[in-house]
Amino acid sequence: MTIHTPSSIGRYASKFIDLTPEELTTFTAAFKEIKVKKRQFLVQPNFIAQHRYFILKGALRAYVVGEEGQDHTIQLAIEDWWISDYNSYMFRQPASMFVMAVEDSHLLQISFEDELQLKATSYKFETFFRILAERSVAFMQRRVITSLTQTAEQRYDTFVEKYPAMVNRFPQYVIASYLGMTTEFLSRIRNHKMKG
Amino acid sequence: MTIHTPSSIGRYASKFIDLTPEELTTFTAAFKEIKVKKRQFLVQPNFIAQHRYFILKGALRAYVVGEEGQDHTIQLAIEDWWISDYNSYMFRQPASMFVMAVEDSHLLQISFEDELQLKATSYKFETFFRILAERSVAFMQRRVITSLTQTAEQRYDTFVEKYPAMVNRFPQYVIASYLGMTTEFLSRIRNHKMKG
DNA sequence: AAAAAATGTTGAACCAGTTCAACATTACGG
DNA sequence: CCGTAATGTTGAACTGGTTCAACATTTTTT
Repeated sequence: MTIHTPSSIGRYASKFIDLTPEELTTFTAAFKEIKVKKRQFLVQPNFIAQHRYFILKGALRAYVVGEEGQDHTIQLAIEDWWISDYNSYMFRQPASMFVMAVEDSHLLQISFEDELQLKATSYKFETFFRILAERSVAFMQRRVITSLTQTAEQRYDTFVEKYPAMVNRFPQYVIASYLGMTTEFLSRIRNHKMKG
Repeated sequence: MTIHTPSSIGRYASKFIDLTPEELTTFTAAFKEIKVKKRQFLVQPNFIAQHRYFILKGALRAYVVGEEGQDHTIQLAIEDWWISDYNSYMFRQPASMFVMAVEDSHLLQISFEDELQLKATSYKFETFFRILAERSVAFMQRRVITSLTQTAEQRYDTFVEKYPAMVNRFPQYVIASYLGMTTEFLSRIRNHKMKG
């Protein structure tokens, strides 16, 4: 028995909008539960991202591969976060990212069409997705600010402070590529700290 | 007579949502026309940003001031763009940015309360602001990607290519701080190009 | 039209972070 | 529990971009 499927996303949505029991049912019905194995891909470059994903359990990353073949992590996600290539998903463009499971994960997915449907069904659902987008804007703005204003070590410290739950869920090289530095340099930052 | 006040923002909104003449009137009525002089501030750190601004004519920038007193430009805006400290405006938090006019400018402002009102009035307005936020997400995601994957020179080239209209509207040091490099280095990039 | 303020340029020293290569450790499937 | 793949560490040379300082040019103000 899956205890949390309806309640988890329902509880999440209820943080932002007030739903009647019927609305709650309609809302949760739009999502499909899926399980993915570690290293499985959900989105790949040049294909259109068909879904956005809500993480019930697990960890995922979105990344682009640069000219010289190095990964650049654009987004990290664990429980209660959303992930996709949003430019691809929202504007029906070919994706530029991979979205990959970093752990075996348990997700809820919603398709672009079902999301449209939901938004057409009720005002409140439209509001919900507006709020999601606004929160993303605020989040990314913070990321732009830290990337412009902080050194590599400060960015790492900020990351540990703001997202302590993520630090132990992702390999070092993923965190390094998220923070815009090399694995080697992050290794040095960390070992440097242990001495003092 | 101000020819473009209602039509400009109305034309803009009509790109995304279909409005009846009455809705159009309600929508445009929520905005107030203002003029600002070069170097005038619209948002300042520690105060809550009360408005978001649509640029009818002019150029503005949003920036944070780092520990050592250097500017870091977070956003640039010319005609048909929006600007504010969105984290402050949307979530009623103290701003971390300055928003300043770079030219004498002609703007439409909407207050947080009037925007709420508008969103409560009609579904379509809710949709409009959702789309605005989604476009911001896609825009900022592109910025994060270029900042992680490109060198200083490539970032400048990309900027010139994507936003040619902005290049001549902002002083060099503003563009440099937007692209995450020093004025001196951007000067060298530009002069290097003129020979090479 | 002169003075002042803002913006842009150049050289030379410097440094935060990268690169490359070799090795160490941990995790994991069979 | 062994072997292999994935992840992490360390040193040493290197480089893309910064810093600082002095000067040049453009724009704005009076």
